[in-house]
Amino acid sequence: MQRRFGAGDCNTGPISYQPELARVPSDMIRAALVRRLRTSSGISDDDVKEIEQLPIAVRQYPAETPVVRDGERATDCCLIADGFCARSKTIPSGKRQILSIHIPGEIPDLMSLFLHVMDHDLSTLTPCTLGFIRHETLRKLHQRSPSVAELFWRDTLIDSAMFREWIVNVGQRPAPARLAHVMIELRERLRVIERLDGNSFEMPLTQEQIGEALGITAVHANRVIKQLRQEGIVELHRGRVTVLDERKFLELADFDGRYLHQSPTL
DNA sequence: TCATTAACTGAGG
DNA sequence: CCTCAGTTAATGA
Repeated sequence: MQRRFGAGDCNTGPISYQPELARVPSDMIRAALVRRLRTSSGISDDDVKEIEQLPIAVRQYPAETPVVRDGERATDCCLIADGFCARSKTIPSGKRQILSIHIPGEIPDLMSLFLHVMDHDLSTLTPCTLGFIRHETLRKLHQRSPSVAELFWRDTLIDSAMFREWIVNVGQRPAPARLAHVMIELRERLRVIERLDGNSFEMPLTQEQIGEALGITAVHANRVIKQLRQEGIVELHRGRVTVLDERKFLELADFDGRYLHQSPTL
């Protein structure tokens, strides 16, 4: 079993990766965040201005690199500009459970603003461009703008709704349905940030990572992917999902997107 | 390194 | 007896 970073490794593990500063303009990075908030909550022009003025430090990370680790005290929240991240926990045997997958425009560790010591790992799945916003900055923004605070509050509640669905998925669905469900959830979230391409979308995870998300081995993940392809439901090739039969796909996944709360409640 | 597949094994319905 | 899934190992991209 390959050892990964984890809570026990804070002082004994390899030296953390030192991220490079990126030259990517941080304006672009805010766009996906604003689009997401607009979709889930609606957002006023004033709030958009607040977000556009947030100071953000942008850095590049390679794939499979820790951003904040279990047990660490976070001082910043991390906004994904590009690439995919995951939150996970690793047990002493070295096995890792992926708890959620995160896409550009999301702030996976927003809760660290109030829960200071991390109770899980946040790491990159693919090479990522990440923007860091100081806790202090966000706290001041919360005080200045209750409506932005409300947006983030709601975002965090949707996050926990996604965890509930994830538990049902891993705990109760057969493996092919688990994979289909994760795929459709990902698709619906990518839709919001305008990253769908016809009947295909990105899912740039290795089969090892897919296994860790679904609670199965990489070999079994491969079998399940093959099965869905042979049944003419979906194809997963080079990090891209192509839907072959939408009706079968939805039926298999047992997907009901209500938990994503993508229409603003007024 | 990652993906693919076969062969074998055992649990459980 | 059948399906699902873990293990091991070989091989290909």
